[in-house]
Amino acid sequence: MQPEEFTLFVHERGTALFRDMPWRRDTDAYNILVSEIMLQQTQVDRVLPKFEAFMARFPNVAALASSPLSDVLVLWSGLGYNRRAKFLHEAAKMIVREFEGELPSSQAELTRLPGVGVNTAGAIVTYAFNQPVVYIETNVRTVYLQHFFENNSDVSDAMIREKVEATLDRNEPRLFYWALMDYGSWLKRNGVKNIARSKHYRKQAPLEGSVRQVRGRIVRALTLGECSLDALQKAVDSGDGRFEKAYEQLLLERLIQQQGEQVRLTQ
DNA sequence: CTCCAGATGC
DNA sequence: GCATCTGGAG
Repeated sequence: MQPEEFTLFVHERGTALFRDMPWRRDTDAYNILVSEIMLQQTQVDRVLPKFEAFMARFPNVAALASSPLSDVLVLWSGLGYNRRAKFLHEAAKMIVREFEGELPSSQAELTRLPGVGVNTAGAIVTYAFNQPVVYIETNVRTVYLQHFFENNSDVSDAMIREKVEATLDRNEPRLFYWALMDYGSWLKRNGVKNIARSKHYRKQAPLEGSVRQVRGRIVRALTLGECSLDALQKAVDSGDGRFEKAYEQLLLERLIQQQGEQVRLTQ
């Protein structure tokens, strides 16, 4: 398939498979930032209710920046990777402090925000500002592996990037990437499992028995309110050393804090 | 068991 | 480079 032909094909798939989402109805930069952080390694269906609740509670950058972290963590609990909540909270404060309350519109500037890497910055620039930039994530990989590297393995992002550059619709980048998301997601739901042919694929460690499992339980327990270290340990310690590791991590990352024997989510 | 609109820290 | 961070759905 020629590049122009592929671009048209993606648009056609996007029209047929379009998914309505709140951050597509309103592409305000703050909406896009929140949704993109939530969508890191997390399915759309799980993000939707959390996004609505988050926006109702923190409707703009200033509201988020001036709220205590503990409020953000309470709302985030259940979504997973709760350190993203802290990154987002810090990003909001940085936007207020260094960018006069407005999200920067360049990929490089966005990358300075905590929790925003080159790919999330690319997504923000695409969806919030409709600028033609190349970025790679799992749906992009699935689509391009399917159409340009059907018989290859160990395909690097650099190889995929080359194809995206050749086929990206620079007149309608936002629509084009929406189409890639919807088509890639559709391929996966319909049995295309090619992501392991990406050079950057890493098999994920099981959650059961992991430190991160206990870590999540600690944060969830503390969303009910502060408590003594002893009570916390009784509630979630699995007795195999995982509690101590998870607890130390959370202290170091400052998601939780300890005063005397009392433990609580960071204010 | 697998996967997910990845980033960070080492 | 590699391990770690979450939790739910299929």
